[in-house]
Amino acid sequence: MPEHRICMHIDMNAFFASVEQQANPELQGKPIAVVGGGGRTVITTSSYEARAFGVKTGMAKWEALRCCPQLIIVIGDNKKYTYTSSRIMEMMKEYTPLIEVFSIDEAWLDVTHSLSIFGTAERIAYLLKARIKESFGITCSIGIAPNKLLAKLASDMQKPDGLTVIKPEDVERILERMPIKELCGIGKNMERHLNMMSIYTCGELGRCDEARLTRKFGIIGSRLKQMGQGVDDSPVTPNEEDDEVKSVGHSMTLRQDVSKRGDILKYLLQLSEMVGRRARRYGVSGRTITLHVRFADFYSSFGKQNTLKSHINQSDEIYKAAIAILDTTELPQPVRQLGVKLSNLKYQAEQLSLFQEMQKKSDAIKAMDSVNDRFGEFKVTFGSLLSSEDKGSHVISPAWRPDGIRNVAVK
DNA sequence: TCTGGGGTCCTAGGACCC
DNA sequence: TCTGGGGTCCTAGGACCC
Repeated sequence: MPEHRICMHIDMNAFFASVEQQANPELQGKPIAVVGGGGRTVITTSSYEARAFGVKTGMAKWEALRCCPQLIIVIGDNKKYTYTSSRIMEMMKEYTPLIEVFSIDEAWLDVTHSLSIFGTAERIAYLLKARIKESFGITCSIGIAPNKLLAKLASDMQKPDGLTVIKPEDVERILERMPIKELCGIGKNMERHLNMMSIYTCGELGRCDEARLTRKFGIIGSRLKQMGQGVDDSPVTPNEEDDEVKSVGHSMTLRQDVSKRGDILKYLLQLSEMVGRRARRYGVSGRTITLHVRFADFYSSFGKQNTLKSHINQSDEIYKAAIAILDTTELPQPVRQLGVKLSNLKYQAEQLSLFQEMQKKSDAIKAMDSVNDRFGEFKVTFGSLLSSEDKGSHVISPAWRPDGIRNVAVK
């Protein structure tokens, strides 16, 4: 039995793009980029061939095409990614039950107690890489380390198709010159603040006076110092156990900025339906509705929320609540993006409606939901319809978990 | 033809109650 | 007719992740 934990972090390389290349041999070896539908969209993932031209995640589509005119644009397909991800995660479960799915293409494994069966962590990593490559044609980068923080750092050190091991005795040397922003949890802003304190590397962060960090950052100051030292006691927590979603929301960037109330309401209705339907599928209802508006200048926006007396999850109630918030607001500019979110959630057992008409309404909604489940989103609505080009982007996000409650793929 | 969409957690300040 | 403190709930906004 080793005297420290052995954690593994697995990160699929260019996941969505790899899945697409695997599904369509004509795309193999070529620069491709996966995007959402809709007009104003950005690159979600690109193949390594495309990255060689400077194509990056988050770039506007036109910008990516400027970098790489022969770039092949593929509209993302959730179902493919969700399916592939689930099967890969199942494969990982053969090596340990301790798996924490972090996103659709990333997971941590605690293999401390698997070594008596499989030998070494490196061997598990090689087996998994080979099997994932063989079954799905996808490469991954794996990091092995004494904790989750370092395993994630390690998996980032060699891409694509890498395997990096950080042994306890190597931690100090590796962190000494490692830029702080490489640590998961230190983003752009934290980096900027730490840089202002003349802290650039993990080594410097780990040696920093804790009181100085606490004065500046409050409670997370001591956590930051630990991160700089590569200390992380957080366990690998399998997701199913306590994975209750806290909010359900959808947003969309409109194809064109809009000012007319009627236009805004159409989008709000659609968003409310998307939120309501997903909430009902999860069996949750919520008391707090948030309306999010981003204006034409991109930089100004607001989120306004309202908490109701009772929990709701029916689309028209969500819609009404969203309108009520909208009506408390002056819109100083045309609207670029709208979002509707339901939070303050309650998980409900299937309950009988108390009144006949409530029952009818609820049955009608179930019927619509089942038609939508079979034939795709937005075929059946009870309100004004948007033109088909206006359905917004087909939502795809690597942050979705394949099996978890965050999976919004159409079944 | 600029700049997506899905989440989580944290904090500060105000309302309200005892 | 001036002044407490603790607790809970709520809102707005920001940082972080993929």
